[in-house]
Amino acid sequence: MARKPLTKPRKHASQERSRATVDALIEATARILVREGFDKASTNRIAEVAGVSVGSLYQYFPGKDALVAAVIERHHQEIMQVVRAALAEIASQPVKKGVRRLVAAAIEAHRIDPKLHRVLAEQIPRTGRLENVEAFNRETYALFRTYLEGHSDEIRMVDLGLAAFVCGTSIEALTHTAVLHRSDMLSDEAVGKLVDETTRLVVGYLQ
Amino acid sequence: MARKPLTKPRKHASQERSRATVDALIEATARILVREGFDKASTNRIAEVAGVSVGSLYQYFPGKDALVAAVIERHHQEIMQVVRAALAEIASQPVKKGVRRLVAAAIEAHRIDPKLHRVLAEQIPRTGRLENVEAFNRETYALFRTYLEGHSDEIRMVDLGLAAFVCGTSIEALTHTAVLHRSDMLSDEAVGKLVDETTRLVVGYLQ
DNA sequence: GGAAAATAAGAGCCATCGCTCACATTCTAT
DNA sequence: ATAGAATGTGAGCGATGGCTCTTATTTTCC
Repeated sequence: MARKPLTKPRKHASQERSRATVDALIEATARILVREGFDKASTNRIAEVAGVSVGSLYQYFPGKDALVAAVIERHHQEIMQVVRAALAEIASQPVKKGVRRLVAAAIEAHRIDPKLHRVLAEQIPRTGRLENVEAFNRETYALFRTYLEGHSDEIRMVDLGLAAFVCGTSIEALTHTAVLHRSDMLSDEAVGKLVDETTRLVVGYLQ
Repeated sequence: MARKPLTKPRKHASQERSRATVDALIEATARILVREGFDKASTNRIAEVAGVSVGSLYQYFPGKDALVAAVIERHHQEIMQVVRAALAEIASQPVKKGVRRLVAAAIEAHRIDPKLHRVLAEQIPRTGRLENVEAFNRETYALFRTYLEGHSDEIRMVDLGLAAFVCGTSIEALTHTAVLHRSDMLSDEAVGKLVDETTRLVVGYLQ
């Protein structure tokens, strides 16, 4: 069988020009998702907004899904940076203070790009190659569990995996819902209240 | 202007035959969503699976969205029946017992048709006419808040709206995630543990 | 300077999808 | 029995979308 050098290289960029093209495509995808919604994000439109041709698009991405996946990946990296930083910071802090800081970080993370976060959560079908959204949550759980292990003397529970699941899921759900669906909870005062309540919920549960 | 009797009547069914058609269409939509996923649910395919022609489909539904909306509606009615029953039952029970019963009901509700629930949660773009998924949650919150108001003497908090938000969001997130993404938590034993923990989380927070 | 590799362009193929419409069949009521 | 309403049929139109392929331009390297 002969090779297919023409269609195959749909992969890496090496020159600077092409890296710019790749960036423009990802950025355009994100913009369209936010401004026009998922079903307007056709490959033709993405290329158009990126100021690039469809042909170029398919040089670097095997299809539409890959573009969306790249946007998700980028967004999750940003979020995880905030979360990891917070977890590192609280490693040696007592539970009450640590959880409080973590809740604040969760809100901060959701505020990085709420509109994009919302589209990703509500409009992207989690199917096929896009179902690894959970994998990202697993990392958070694992990290938080490690934190709990280092503070097991402050905690009444035995099953720290379960504890991490309960706390992690609650914190994520509360901050996610508040930031994305309750604009009435976004004043500084209301956010403070939310942090208070969530912290109380979690700390009360752990101790 | 002349009337357009041909295209207009796309609405109600009166004979029994047509009611069967409508049911078959909704049922077919649900089946396809579960077995093949959202993007396979084209109007042609739905009609085919329902054993009906596309033309008939458009006699009763203005479009694909309406079909999906009907499936969502039916599913939510089933869920709300369980939730409302539980809330009615606990109305005069103390918080600890009541919350426990409510958590069990939430799990029960998610178990009615987990596969469909998952598809609805993960694959249906919440856009346009389909964004009223939240309205359904609001009812639960309102009902739960009413319960809390009747037991305010057992509760430390002042802002019962906020309390209902925190508790409702947590219960929903925990039961949803456990049933749909943690098959390891579905043994009788694990479910019991989950109910215990969720109840403790919420009751500890309220009191 | 020039060949070859890398990158970009974009017209257009092909498949699919939502939906219509002209027509066929069945039901209801007189 | 039969008119007319209700219901059912399905080929196919128009639009759109994903993606390919040929051709053009730019960059690299000698």
